[in-house]
Amino acid sequence: MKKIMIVDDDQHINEMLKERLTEEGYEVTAAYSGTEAQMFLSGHKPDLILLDLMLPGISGEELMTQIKGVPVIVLSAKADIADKVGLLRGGAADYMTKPFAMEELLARIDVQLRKAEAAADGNVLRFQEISLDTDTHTVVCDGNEIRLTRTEYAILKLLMQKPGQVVAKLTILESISEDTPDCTEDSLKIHIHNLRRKLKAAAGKEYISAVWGIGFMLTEAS
Amino acid sequence: MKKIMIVDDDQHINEMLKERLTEEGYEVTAAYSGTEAQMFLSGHKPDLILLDLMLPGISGEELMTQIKGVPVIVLSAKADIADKVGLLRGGAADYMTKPFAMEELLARIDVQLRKAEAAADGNVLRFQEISLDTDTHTVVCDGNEIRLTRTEYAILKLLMQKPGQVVAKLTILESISEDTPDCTEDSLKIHIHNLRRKLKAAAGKEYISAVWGIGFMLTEAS
DNA sequence: AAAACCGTTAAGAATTGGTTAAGATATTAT
DNA sequence: ATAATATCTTAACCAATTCTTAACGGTTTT
Repeated sequence: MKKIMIVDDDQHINEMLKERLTEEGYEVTAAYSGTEAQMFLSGHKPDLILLDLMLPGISGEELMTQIKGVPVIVLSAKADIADKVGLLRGGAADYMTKPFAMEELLARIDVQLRKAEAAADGNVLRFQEISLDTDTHTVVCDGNEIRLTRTEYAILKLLMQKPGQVVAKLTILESISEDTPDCTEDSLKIHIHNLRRKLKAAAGKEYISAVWGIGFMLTEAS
Repeated sequence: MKKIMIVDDDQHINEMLKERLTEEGYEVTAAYSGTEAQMFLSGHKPDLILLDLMLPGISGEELMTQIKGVPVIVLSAKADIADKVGLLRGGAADYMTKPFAMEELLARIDVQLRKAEAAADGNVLRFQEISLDTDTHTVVCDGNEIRLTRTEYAILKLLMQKPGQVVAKLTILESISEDTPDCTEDSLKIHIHNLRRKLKAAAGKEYISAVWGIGFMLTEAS
């Protein structure tokens, strides 16, 4: 369930938004001042923030500079949003001028949430003690960083995308055929072997098990 | 005057959009197929693209992968946008499902154009002692200004946009292919070499590290 | 028992990264 | 327009890493 925070000093708007967003299945937190929002944010991290610019306490603009990693949709009167470009450069993901259509706001919330999801995605895959970062192409196992070759990395990534499921040998070969077109079942055998060796050196554990005649998988069981 | 390109095979929608957007003061180009759009884009660069997914010729998805540096708003039937997250990850800036309200589309176009403007505007990328000013095309490292060639600048900018993340060699080649279409992995090697040399001359430090078989990155660690 | 599959080992082949230098191309100045 | 300069590409080389091949023993299936 996605968490949305509303920051607006207008009690009427605030409550209306909260009601509707709750109906839509969001978990809603309301704040009526900049300082109140700041306090809440120091201990929580919502998935999206609806922010009015004209606030008692800390201003919306100032609050926005402190918010990192959470999309902000600015809700404000037309007069307050003179510099829309500056607003977006200042970190706003989107903005709407009051009065606004509820349906449009819902659509924009949807876009921003999905966008955040897409951005957060594909960063770190985890399986037990193994974590694989697709940004930095690094693999850490039980605290130790492991140096993997391109092919080993590709194989482990494939397996970690379907933990506990068998990945067919042919699937693996196809998937890495761009990098290593000559890879056969013979050489795949070796890559699996080297992967096992490196993982075991890091964690002292077996992760990859073979499924006879089919392929390989990460085993859920110890 | 902002230039908008419409890519939709539905003649009715296409003309209606063109009429309304022209009224709004945009300069509008219409294309009725993926291939037509591709041809136009090879010689022109609009400020925003409205893209239908179901297209004769090249599909919208495929076209999107080729579009760089121009915000794309996907316009498509609900059924065609099953994977919204994938869509946004694939590079779409926003999407709307048909049928849509014209006013809402205009608002979203406005947001994307302003956002692009804000992004293109003068900002300075920083990484440790390096700062790269996209306005003046200057790079300062540890207090010393560095003269970079166009290609070197483009590469460093790419790396600095994702500090600590691997940038694939192919990504780099694609991204600088506009300026230097003949650049291969062989020549990329040299540009990286020259970049390293200049950075080291300025700060006496190594910044760029290679990820074997993948690409290059700016290393967070010293 | 024979055939197919998996695990391991070792060695040679192929790829990649870093470097240097020379030739080709584009840009700028005269 | 021509010359001078800067930039880019190609080629060659070495070192390091990675990939594939081949062989052998053990296990599972037919």
